[in-house]
Amino acid sequence: MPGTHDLLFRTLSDPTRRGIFECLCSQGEQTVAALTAQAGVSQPAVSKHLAMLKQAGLVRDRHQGRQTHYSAQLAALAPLADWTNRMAGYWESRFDDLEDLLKRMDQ
Amino acid sequence: MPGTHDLLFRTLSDPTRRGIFECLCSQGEQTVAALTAQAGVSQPAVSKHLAMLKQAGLVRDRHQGRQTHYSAQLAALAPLADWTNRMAGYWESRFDDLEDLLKRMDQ
DNA sequence: ATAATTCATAGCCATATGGTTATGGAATTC
DNA sequence: GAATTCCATAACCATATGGCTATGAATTAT
Repeated sequence: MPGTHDLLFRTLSDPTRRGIFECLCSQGEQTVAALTAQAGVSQPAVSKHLAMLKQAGLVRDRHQGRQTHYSAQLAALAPLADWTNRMAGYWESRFDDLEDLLKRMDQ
Repeated sequence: MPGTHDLLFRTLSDPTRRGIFECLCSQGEQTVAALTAQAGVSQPAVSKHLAMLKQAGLVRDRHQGRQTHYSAQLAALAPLADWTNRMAGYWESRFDDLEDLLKRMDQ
């Protein structure tokens, strides 16, 4: 699915949103209030970012009483790593082609 | 620099722009006309995307006569890989902490 | 019961974004 | 040198985006 990459890159492109995700990665599960305290924007803004992160599969939510706990879903980053590797792979393969070409020319 | 990540994610978040970059990665150096043929948008749009990719360090341009050749700068993806690894690192370190905690509890 | 807390949604607004057409400058070609 | 090609920039437009305040639903505390 190419749409997966779109959603991932798009979701991580906003600094505030990425900050929230980093916060969840580095400090583990957090409530909305705790995240809001560090985000530097209003609570509704944080909730919207969390909704987007959730839609991208980057976070999971767990409801407990009147508070919602969010946690990072690291596995969702896999397509990003795959994409990077694919770009690097293209590079190498073109390099191999060049090498191959040079070999042929050498004969 | 945290701004580096911002620029990178932001630049790669647009599908058309990412498509152009992928094109350069997979097929090597290309002229603006060649890229425009595959991009599905107008030539000025392609030029604008290329300017942004260049500003993010993701591409290099080489002027030859009246045409400009662009090529991917794979090294610019390094911060992206670093960021991903850092997120994974947080995960592992929290896991280690948990492991450590369990060990202590076990005693 | 009533009040207070926690979060999500709704509605609004300013700005950013990506696209288009029009234009112009520089380099080839005729 | 006139015409053409290649690309970048300018000007403009519709929409998307991220922020805010206001509000409401659900839960907990008084």
